[in-house]
Amino acid sequence: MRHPKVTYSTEAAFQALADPTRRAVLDLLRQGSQPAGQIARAFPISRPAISKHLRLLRRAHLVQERREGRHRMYQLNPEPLKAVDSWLEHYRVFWKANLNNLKAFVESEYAKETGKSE
Amino acid sequence: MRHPKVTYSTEAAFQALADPTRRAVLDLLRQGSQPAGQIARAFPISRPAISKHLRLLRRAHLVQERREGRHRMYQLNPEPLKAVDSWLEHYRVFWKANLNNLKAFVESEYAKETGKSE
DNA sequence: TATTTGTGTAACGGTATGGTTACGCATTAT
DNA sequence: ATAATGCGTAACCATACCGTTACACAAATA
Repeated sequence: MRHPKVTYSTEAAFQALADPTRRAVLDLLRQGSQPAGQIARAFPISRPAISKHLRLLRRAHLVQERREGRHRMYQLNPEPLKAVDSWLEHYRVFWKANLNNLKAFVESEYAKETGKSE
Repeated sequence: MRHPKVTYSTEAAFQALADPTRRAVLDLLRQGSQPAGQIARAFPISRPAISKHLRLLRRAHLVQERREGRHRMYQLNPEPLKAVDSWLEHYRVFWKANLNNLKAFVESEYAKETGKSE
């Protein structure tokens, strides 16, 4: 198949996103691919520490690595985030519900103030 | 203020979502508030284990607890998920980009097959 | 009052995280 | 050939996580 449908583990994605440094790495890669060293230089922690974060991100398929000379270019792969997004989808309705509740509350308060029964 | 704008730690939310059991607890609470014991009975692990997951969820403000007789009712609070959602927002554009690339690819393949130059 | 029920916490153990320094190994530059 | 650069991995450490069993304690029930 030319366009195989790949499903990534939601588990690995959520787990990878748990660490703020890893999220920051992803945020960085939104601006474009970068070699590992350059990524590391953007953070106050050691290069091996970043290397390990990159390994986790690779494991979660959130980044793709390709060798380019003596560099390892890292590229963002947003695909697994879709799973996260669709998990969240179920909750969006609640935000709307809360907004509706707030609206109802405000309106009932208003009704009180103006003395209207309903 | 009657409706203070509360900002929760994105950090705690992402961290809480890292565990599949905790996500499942949230999924369960979408159906309505439940006492701790009933939540625990829905899982194959011990009650204290669930109790600790609930503590983490509380810490992340993803659930609210209120005492009701000898029960502790847990209610979903989707609020902190907004932060997760807005982090994700930055990545949605990439999915669309990928879809566009796919579309462009398919169209160019089609063009080849039909011999059309564009 | 004595007991059962519902729930959190303490203490403990195994494993994963997240960081560090030391090292190994390609690849490029001298 | 030798040195420098870029990067992953190994070994190690401290701390957090996730589970367990034992316990404490308030609220409902007998």
